[in-house]
Amino acid sequence: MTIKDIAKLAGVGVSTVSRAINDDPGIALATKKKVLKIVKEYNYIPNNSARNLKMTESNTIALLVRGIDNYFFLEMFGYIQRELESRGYDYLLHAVGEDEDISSIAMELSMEKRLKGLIILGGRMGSKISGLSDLPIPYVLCTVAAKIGQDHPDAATVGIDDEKESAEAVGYLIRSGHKRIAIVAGHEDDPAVGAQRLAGYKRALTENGLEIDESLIGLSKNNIPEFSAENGYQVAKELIQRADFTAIYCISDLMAMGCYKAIAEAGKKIPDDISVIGFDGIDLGRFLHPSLTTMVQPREEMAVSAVELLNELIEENGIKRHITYEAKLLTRDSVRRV
Amino acid sequence: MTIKDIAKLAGVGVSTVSRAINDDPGIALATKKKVLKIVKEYNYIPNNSARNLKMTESNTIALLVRGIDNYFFLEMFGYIQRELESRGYDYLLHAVGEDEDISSIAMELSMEKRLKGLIILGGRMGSKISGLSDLPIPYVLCTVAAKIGQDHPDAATVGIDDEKESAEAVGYLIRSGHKRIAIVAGHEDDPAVGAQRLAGYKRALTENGLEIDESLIGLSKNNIPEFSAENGYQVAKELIQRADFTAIYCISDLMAMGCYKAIAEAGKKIPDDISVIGFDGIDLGRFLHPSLTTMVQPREEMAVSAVELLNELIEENGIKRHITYEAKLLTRDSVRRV
DNA sequence: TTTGTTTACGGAAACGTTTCCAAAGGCAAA
DNA sequence: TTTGCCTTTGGAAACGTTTCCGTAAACAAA
Repeated sequence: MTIKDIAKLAGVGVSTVSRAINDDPGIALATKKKVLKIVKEYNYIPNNSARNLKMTESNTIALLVRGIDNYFFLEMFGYIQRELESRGYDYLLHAVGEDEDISSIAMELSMEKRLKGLIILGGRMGSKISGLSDLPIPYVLCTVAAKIGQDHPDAATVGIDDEKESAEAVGYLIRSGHKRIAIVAGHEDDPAVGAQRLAGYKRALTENGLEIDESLIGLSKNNIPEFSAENGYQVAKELIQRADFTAIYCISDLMAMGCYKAIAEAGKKIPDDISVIGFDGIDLGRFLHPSLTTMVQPREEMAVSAVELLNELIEENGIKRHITYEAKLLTRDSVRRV
Repeated sequence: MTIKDIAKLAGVGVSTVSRAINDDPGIALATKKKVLKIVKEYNYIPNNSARNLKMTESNTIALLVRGIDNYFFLEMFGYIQRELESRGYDYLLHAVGEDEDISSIAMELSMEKRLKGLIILGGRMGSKISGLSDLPIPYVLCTVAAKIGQDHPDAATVGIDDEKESAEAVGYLIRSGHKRIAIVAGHEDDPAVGAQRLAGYKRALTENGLEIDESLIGLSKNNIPEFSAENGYQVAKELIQRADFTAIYCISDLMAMGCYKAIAEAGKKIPDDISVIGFDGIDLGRFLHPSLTTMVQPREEMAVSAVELLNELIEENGIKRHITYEAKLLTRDSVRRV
């Protein structure tokens, strides 16, 4: 069933059918109705490939996600998807492996599928961002450390200031009276989000006259997904063995979840023995016990903005903006005053 | 940069370039090398739309997921993705909303994108399956209750016997000495997985001479995603208020997570006061405290089989098979002997 | 040398759309 | 009635591939 068949059935030319389908203004209402009736009757659906081919570009936005196993991105994906749909874009989700090169994948996809735009989701790509500037289509970096965004003016970005918000989290711990504060940090070689959050931790300590004790810094295992519960568990376990502290800051909520387990296994209690603060604000945090205090990233706002920025780039060929949102401290039950 | 440009640059015809790219046997090795060198040099990537158009069908498999917010499906997605890639398929993930009709979405997608096949992931679609048999392309139902699969011989299916495995879970509780066992069940009108698991619960009770007490059956709220933590929390809370029991069976691990919270808030302890058993076996269960005893579905095996079945259907136009895996009881720390 | 067979290659048609262009018809103004 | 404009329509080209078909070249057999 092609457009030709419909044209024949409706007794009109193919161009008329095309016009009817695409809400072209230059068609008489009566003709349009007649055609659409046939279309409906025969369940005709235009071939996307032919359409894309002719239009020389598709209507597709690709979503590149590194670390789809992270609940945070999953939630982001939900919002972005909704937003993309409401603007009439097609979309495609592509999960990027931990060790794959994001810019070459982006390049390949964009040529192969003649994408209209690209949203890149996920941290862990600081230095590798540069390759992206060769991309022939607009793209926006979402959830990438604000600092990094500013260093790359040729990319539109939306995210938070990871260092600042990280310092905020640790600041809250300090204001609550904690002096020995451990951190479950990211991979050692992570040039982006993880590093920023670690920097924020250090800054908060020094600004508050506390010393930085290397034994309190737990770097993630390189062979385990960076922000995962498993990683949080492993790192926290080591930390508990080798150091004393009254509070621990996890750079992701999932890590905090693993941390909970490590603490329980060590026979300690949250928050009585150890206070825990997380980062991200995923829904699951509510259901931990005690419920997790965390810095929540405005997921929905970021998602909306990401699509908006991309849309600007596509429609108006606008300038590349950088939007930085604030995270918000959500105090629940996992931190205690000392 | 099109195939014509490459042909000109390489001093050959377009068909030769096409042959070189597609590993066609009818081309001299030297020519092939020469062409591929140019291809590489100019970073040429064939236009997917043109290719699909000409081939009259794409190489794309669509993954339809209902309930992508469920961690279980996310993990399945990971495995399926890997499997699809290794067989050289393109794939596309489409999240289906709670209230959308899966068969009309499937139909639309399959026409629009000229899909090669379809994998449908997720429960909650018992009765609505029938519309699918009109699909012009092969598809497999994954993670759909085995009973339902058998009722629909025109669909290939892979899953577990939800009723049986559910009875297994409850049986374990009974063997551990529990007599008053509550259930956090699915939506009342759920015709598929949820209903099967509830049926298994009832069967286990009666087979073991226990009475079915309606006050111990907690149906999910219809306005909350069926298998979510939030739902588990709400339902368990009500259950605790209105009835006495020593064990509770949650038809998903995420629900069990919500259940943990409700129990803690009620001032009770797991497993001392209430034992909890979940279903699915998602990774996160390990990190709950106490770690969650659950029935684990063989996610990886199911994913591999799903792709395999689909591949059979596509390649060999084979018959529609039904594969039923066994779930495995994973005993951890959330159930106590009484 | 001639003939036949095989191998390698180029040209062109076709896939199903969208869109440009030309033309036909209707209608208002003259 | 004639002229001209505007609306509506149909035909055909073009998008970038794959593949069929024909042919040239190379080689083997006679």
